[in-house]
Amino acid sequence: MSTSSPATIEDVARIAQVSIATVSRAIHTPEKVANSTRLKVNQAIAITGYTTNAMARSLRLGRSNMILVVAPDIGDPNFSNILIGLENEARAHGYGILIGHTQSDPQRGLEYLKFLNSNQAAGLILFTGILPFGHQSMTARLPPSVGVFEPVYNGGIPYVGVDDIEGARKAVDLLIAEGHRKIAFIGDSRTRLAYSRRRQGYDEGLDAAGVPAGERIVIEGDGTIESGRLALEQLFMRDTLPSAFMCVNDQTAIGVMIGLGARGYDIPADFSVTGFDDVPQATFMSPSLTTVRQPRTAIGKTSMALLLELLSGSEPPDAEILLTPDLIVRNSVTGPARRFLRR
Amino acid sequence: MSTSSPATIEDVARIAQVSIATVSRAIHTPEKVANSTRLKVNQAIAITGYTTNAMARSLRLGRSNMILVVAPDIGDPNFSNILIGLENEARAHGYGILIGHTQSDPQRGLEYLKFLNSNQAAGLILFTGILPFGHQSMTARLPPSVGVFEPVYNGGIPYVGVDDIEGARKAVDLLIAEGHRKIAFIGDSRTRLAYSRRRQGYDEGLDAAGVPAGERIVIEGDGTIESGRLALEQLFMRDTLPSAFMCVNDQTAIGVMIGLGARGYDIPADFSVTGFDDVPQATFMSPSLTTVRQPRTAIGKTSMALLLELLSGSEPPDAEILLTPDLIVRNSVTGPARRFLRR
DNA sequence: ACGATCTATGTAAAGGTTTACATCATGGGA
DNA sequence: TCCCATGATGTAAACCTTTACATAGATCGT
Repeated sequence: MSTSSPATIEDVARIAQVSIATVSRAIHTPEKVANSTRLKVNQAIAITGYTTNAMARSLRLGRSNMILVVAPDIGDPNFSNILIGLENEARAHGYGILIGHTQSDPQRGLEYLKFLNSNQAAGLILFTGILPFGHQSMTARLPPSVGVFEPVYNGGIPYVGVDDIEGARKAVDLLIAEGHRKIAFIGDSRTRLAYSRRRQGYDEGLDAAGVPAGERIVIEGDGTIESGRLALEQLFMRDTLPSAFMCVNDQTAIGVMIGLGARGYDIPADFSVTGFDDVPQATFMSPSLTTVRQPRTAIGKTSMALLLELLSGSEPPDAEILLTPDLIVRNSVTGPARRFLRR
Repeated sequence: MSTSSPATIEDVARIAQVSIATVSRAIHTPEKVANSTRLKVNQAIAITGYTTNAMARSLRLGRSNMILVVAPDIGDPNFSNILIGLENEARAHGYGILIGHTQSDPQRGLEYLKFLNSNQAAGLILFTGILPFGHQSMTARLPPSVGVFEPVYNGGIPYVGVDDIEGARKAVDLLIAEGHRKIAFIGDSRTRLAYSRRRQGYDEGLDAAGVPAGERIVIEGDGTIESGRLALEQLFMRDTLPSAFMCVNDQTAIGVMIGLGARGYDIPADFSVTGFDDVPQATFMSPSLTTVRQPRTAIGKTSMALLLELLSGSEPPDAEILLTPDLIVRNSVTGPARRFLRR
């Protein structure tokens, strides 16, 4: 009980008067053990306070009960909420999660690769779109892995993300429903998957509303606040103003709102704005931002569930699993200002 | 090289034509190995791509290279920034970090205790002020541990926090310097250590400025936004208004600002407000909040450094290590409104 | 009543590492 | 020249578990 070192399976076996093999079986495959024996073993376990030594178990089994989660930046609030989902799901299945962040430093990526090679993790969850292991990525022997948010550019790794098309569609549908016809899409880089998908949602929504392609306004940027402000300036220069701005993400939307504020316009009286992501500050801005929420906890839970499935031997069901995001209606959207109404 | 299973120490030994003992020594105690041999071993390691199997090593050594970090809520942005400091420091010393959150559920706490007992973690970092292990906490055999933010109420566990007195002093000194004399302290629970210390900083500052104790206003609450609003209402009812509100944390400050805004006052023209913590939204409010910043990354780094020291056998140098916080001056403070100036 | 089948349990090997102890060669001091 | 100290290396045990295989007793069908 109060020996200095923790009880081993042998202590249990001695007290229960059985062999260590039987103890192990009583724990992991109870149906293979006689009822009476199982009882004795359980009592002995209670007496000794025995817990299986995870190191020894992992060594014997050749795999650990840890999942490595690698993100570019663990300080990101997006990340921490997903972490909750990941952790809950992992814990529920007897796995622990180990976290790492690369800060985009390939050297650090390599350390994690060594980590994986030393069998310390049974699976891998990757937040970066690219394998953060430098030039070794190609030859790397990876454990079962899943990506989060973005597909991993190495092939064969399934990922869990959000249905960008559907999310964007919800935003544009709201704007249409409020009466907007002239809606600008402020994007980031055309090469990003999220861009093309959200843009697709935008186009589909306008198609459905019968807004001809010629009346659509699309601007590219880089997804930052500054880029949103710049896009706005461009539009003012061109003198082709929309009545609403649908932004590829919240950062861009914030930039647009700052720009409009600086020019003395009121949101939503003069212009409506929507974002995508639902970053924490979306609530605290004035006006608060109508945006599409990433179901972060659910993404975490789903990713981990998928990984655990992979670990238990099943084939990846699909290259991608997309969760449906909700539109969070706040105060940055109303009907179009009078000057935009059809004459 | 491209065998299906990772190389073991034996593979290296065979190629280097030495015994596995020598390989182990070449890695961990190179000075005990002849130069020529070490060279051969290193080459063999390079050829095989060998990495020590951490499971086997931990099993043999009786301790792992993982640190368990337990927080009540890993979604908390406060937490994620500290995590960066923790992770960097740990990684630099060959440790990985494992994270867990209790959600204040004692059952979950117990799981982590089992985890610790199964030798899966060499050390423990605790964010909660209390040991989250239910009634077993008393008898629990814990590995070397350190607390973060708050002392752990079990004794013997050192902690790393912030110098609350000093931080509060900086805030009150700014208000004094701006000309305020009538400064209210809006606190949370008197039982909290942070409360009493920040309050102490407040008192010391006013002492130094020669403001008599009779002219000080102190209100208690529970540290939430709502509590800040309520405190304000109380003051309006009493009709003993200060010219500035020094709040025990940012949440309270936000509540006060909301209340003042609702009553039509302008900050900082009519009243000045300060907070403590520097939560992310402090930047985005209008006006942005002048507050005392918790040096989060540094707290993480320091805690981990302390834990690693403990792990290497040294005695805890001190029961507490306090970091000095900085005052972040933003727009919620100016000189007192004219009606408060000395007549 | 006897062999075959089944069930419960034990024995021992294996997993990869570290390290106390043993061995052996080398070199220096007497 | 011999002995001993020193330094380099090897041998084997230990860490704790899981599980294939062996064993033994019980049950069943004929």
